[in-house]
Amino acid sequence: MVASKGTVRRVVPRATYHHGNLRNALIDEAVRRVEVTGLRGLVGREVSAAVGVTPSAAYRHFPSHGHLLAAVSRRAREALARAMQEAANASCGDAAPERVGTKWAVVRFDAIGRAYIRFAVTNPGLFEVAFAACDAAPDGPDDPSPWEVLKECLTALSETDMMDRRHLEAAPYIAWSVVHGLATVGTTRNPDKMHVDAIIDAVLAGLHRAIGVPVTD
Amino acid sequence: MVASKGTVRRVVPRATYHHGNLRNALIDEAVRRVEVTGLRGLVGREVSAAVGVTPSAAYRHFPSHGHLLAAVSRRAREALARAMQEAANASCGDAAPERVGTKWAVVRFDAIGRAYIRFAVTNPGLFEVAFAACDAAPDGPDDPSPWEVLKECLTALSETDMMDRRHLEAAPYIAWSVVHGLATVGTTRNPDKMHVDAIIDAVLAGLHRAIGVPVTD
DNA sequence: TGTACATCAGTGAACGCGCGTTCACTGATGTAC
DNA sequence: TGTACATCAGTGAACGCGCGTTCACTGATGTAC
Repeated sequence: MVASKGTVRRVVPRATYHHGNLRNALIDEAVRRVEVTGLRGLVGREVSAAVGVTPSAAYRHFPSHGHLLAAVSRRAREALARAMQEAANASCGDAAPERVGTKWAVVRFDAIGRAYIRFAVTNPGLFEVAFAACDAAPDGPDDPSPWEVLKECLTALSETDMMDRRHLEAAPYIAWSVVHGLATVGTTRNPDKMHVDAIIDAVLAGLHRAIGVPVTD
Repeated sequence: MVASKGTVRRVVPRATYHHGNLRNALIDEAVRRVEVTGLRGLVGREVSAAVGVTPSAAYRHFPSHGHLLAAVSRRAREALARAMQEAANASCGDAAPERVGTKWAVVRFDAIGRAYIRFAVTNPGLFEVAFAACDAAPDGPDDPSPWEVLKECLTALSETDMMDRRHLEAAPYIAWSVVHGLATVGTTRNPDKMHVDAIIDAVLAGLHRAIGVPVTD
C-alpha cells in the first residue's frame, strides 16, 4: 500500500515524547532522501515525517531549511572524501607500501580520481548536493575533506618523485578541475560516442601529463 | 515604484490581440531573467506577464514548463558558443593568420578556454541553465555548439602541428573536463587562497601539457 | 527525599504564497465560394 | 468584392497542491532548595 501523494504521515512512531537525537536523525534521513531524489528531494516536511516528528520540530534544530541543506551538503562532501580515502587504501591491497615500489603514490592518486568519478556516477543525488549553492554556512569544516585528501595524495606524489615538483602548487587546482569536470559533464555529455571507460582512462592520462607524472610501465 | 512581490502584472501592453511572435518573445524574456536570477528565476507566469500575455497563452507554444526550460538552455549554450567564437576571432586581432605565425592555433585555443571561463564567471545564471538537467528534449541542435567550436580549434591545433596528434581523439574530452571543471568549481571553491587569475593560467598551462601543446616562448 | 519551577523539545493547526496547469470562452485571421 | 466559416492565438478565472514557516500550546527533564 502506497501513501497518497502529499500525505504527511508519521512513519516512525516514537515511544518517548522527546526524540533525543533529532538533529542527527533529520540529517541522516535527509541524506537518505537526497541519495534517491537529489536536491529536489530535500523537503523538510517529508524529512520530519519520516523521522516521526512534526514539521515544526525541525525548527528547534535548524533556523531554516537552508541550514539543513548546508548540513546535508557537508555530509555529502564528507562521504565523497571517505570514498576517496577508502579507494586510496584499497588500491595498495594488503601489501606494504614497499612491496608496491615507488609507484604506490601514483596508484593512490589514480584511485582517488576514479573514486571521485565513481561517486558522482553512482551517487548523482549526493554529488549534486555536495556542490550545490547553499544560502547558509555549513555547521563546521568538512572532516574528512575531499580537498585535503587530494592534497595528501599530491604531496605523497611529490615526495616520492613521481610528479614534477614545479607543478605542486597548481596541481590540486589542475587535478580538481579535470576530475570534477569529467565527473560533471564529461560523463553525461558525450557527443562523439567514445566509450565512457575509455574517456575516463584518457582524461586521467592527460592529468598525468598535466602535472608531470612520469610515464612508467 | 515597485510592484509588490508576487503580483502578476502586464508589463508590456500590446496593440494587437495576437502577439505575432510570442514563442520567441517568451524565450528572449526567459533568457533575460535567467541571466539575473539563474535557474530559479525561470517562472512561467512572470515571463508571460513581462511579455504582456496571460500565463495560459504560453501553452499554445510550449507543452509544458520543461519545454521552455529546454529551449532556454539551448539558447544559453549557443550564447556560450558564440562567446567562444568571438574570443577566438578577436584573439588574432585584424592580423591575417600568416602574420601570427604557426602559433595562431594555440592563441585561438587558449582564447576559447578563457572565454568559456569568463562566460561562466560573468554569466553564472546562463551558465547554470546551459548545463541544467532538462526533462524535455531541446527544440533543435545547438547552433553554434560549444563542443563543435572546441573541436574546430583542436583540429586546427593538430593540423598546424601544435599538439600531439596521438591525443587528438581524447583531446576534446580532456579540454572540456579541465575547462568546465575550472569554470564550475575551480573558481568558486578555493581553499588555498591562490589568486584566481593565477589559477586559470596554471590550469590552462596544465591543459597544454595534457594534450601535448609544445612549449614555445 | 520530595517538591517547585525554569527550561527545553516536542505538538497541531493554520497561514500564505508561489506556481504550473486547465478550461470554457472570445477576438482576429485567412480561405473557399 | 463580399460573406460564411474553420482555425488559430489569445483571455480570465480558478484549481490544486506543495512547502516553508509561525504560534500558542503541552509534555518531559533536570536542577535548586
